[in-house]
Amino acid sequence: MTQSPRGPECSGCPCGLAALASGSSCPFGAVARDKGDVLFREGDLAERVWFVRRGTVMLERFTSASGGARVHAVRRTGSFVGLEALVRRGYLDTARTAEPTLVCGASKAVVDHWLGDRHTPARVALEQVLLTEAVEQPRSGGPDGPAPRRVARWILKESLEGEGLLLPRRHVASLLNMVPETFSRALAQLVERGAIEASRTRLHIKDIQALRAAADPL
Amino acid sequence: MTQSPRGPECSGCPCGLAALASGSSCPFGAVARDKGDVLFREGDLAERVWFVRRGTVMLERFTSASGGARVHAVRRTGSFVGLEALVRRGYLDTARTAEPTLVCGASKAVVDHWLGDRHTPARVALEQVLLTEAVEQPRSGGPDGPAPRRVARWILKESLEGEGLLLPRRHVASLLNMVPETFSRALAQLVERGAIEASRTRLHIKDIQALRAAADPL
DNA sequence: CGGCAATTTGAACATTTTCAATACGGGTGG
DNA sequence: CCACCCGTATTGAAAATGTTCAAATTGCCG
Repeated sequence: MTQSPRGPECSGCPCGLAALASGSSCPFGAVARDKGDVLFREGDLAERVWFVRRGTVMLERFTSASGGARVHAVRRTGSFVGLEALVRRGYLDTARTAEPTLVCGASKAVVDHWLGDRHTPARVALEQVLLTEAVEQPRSGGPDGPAPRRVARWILKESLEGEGLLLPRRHVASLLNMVPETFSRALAQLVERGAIEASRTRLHIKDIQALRAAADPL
Repeated sequence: MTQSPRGPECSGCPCGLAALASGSSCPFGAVARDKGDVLFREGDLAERVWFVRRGTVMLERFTSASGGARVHAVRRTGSFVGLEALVRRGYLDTARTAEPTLVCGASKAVVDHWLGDRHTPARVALEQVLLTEAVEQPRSGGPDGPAPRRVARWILKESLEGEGLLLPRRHVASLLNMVPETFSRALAQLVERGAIEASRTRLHIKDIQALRAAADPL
């Protein structure tokens, strides 16, 4: 936890440069982390934003299936980590260093202030992008459970937000990383279980209990 | 291509609000698009940024495998589309409306000006996030080709950027959506083909030609 | 009402996961 | 410096899952 002075070291960092250009000082304090250290955990109250000064950080997320956490992204030198703190209450991922890494951290409040007026176009755009990212599930593929489960999860998720609108099935299948045939079969299976009703063009949740059961591995 | 006046309609839009708050006017002009219309195509010169005012836009990307384009994300009301224009020369995806959609567009130059000073912290953060997003490959799963191919692509990609550093294999496997066993077998197969050399802890490209061949479906 | 394209279904085939057992490799303590 | 240990990576064989290809069905739209 070594707080480093914001000197010339920051002149190679976009944050430091921005701070310089805007006349403010960089709000981030540098900290050295060992391999395997955890910056924050998925679900924790998002209170701090990090910037990878030099090194590598892995982003892990629990998948309802297969119990364990899966790393779904890595962030290298020059990336922010935990920016979701700006738009969410909790962290989306667990961040763990993959090697000895120098990270700069700052509290949410400080970063908030550093970013300036909340209605600035740049800031609006930033938060918009972060929100979009937050909604996206991490890429889910094979090991995230069999097709019917992924489909069940997708229906659940859709019914919450956007709802109503249904893309052509072919595209939905694509989103879920499967061929249309597999998607079709998965739907058929969910219908069989009584979880949903499905015509060729419409989709309706019949028994949300059953649907949840199909979505969760338990 | 109906240019709508920036009146009360924009009062529900974060862009409009930002413009209002910052005393500027919103640089975006509203356009109605029919279902299936294409906003821009993957690889096209990224000259325009869009905002989804109301509706749905699908983002498709070609996968070297399986020939066709796969939709890998959808953007709904209130999302930017094509923001990569700010940090790249070409579009990353093809954007196609999934229903009749009202989008607001503006040229890169205009947006650039709208976002203000390029060294503003908020803007630095924004571009940083966009860059990170640009590097990430869309989620790749089953239909993107067999495991050895995905592994070959990953090695190719890694050798370009970060290089050197190798996460524990278990994590790499996770990134590629496969169990460690499959990853291991895929590596073994690439070794067999003479594309790479691999000890349990190191990895070395032996024949980049062969590796490329393994990565591409051709 | 007819034609077209998307979806569904079926059966064979390919790939991946699983589970279990083995082989490494690095780190530790002598 | 070497032997021992432990966790990670590899390998094998069987089972589950997904893909492919082809054909039949359905719904939409003109």
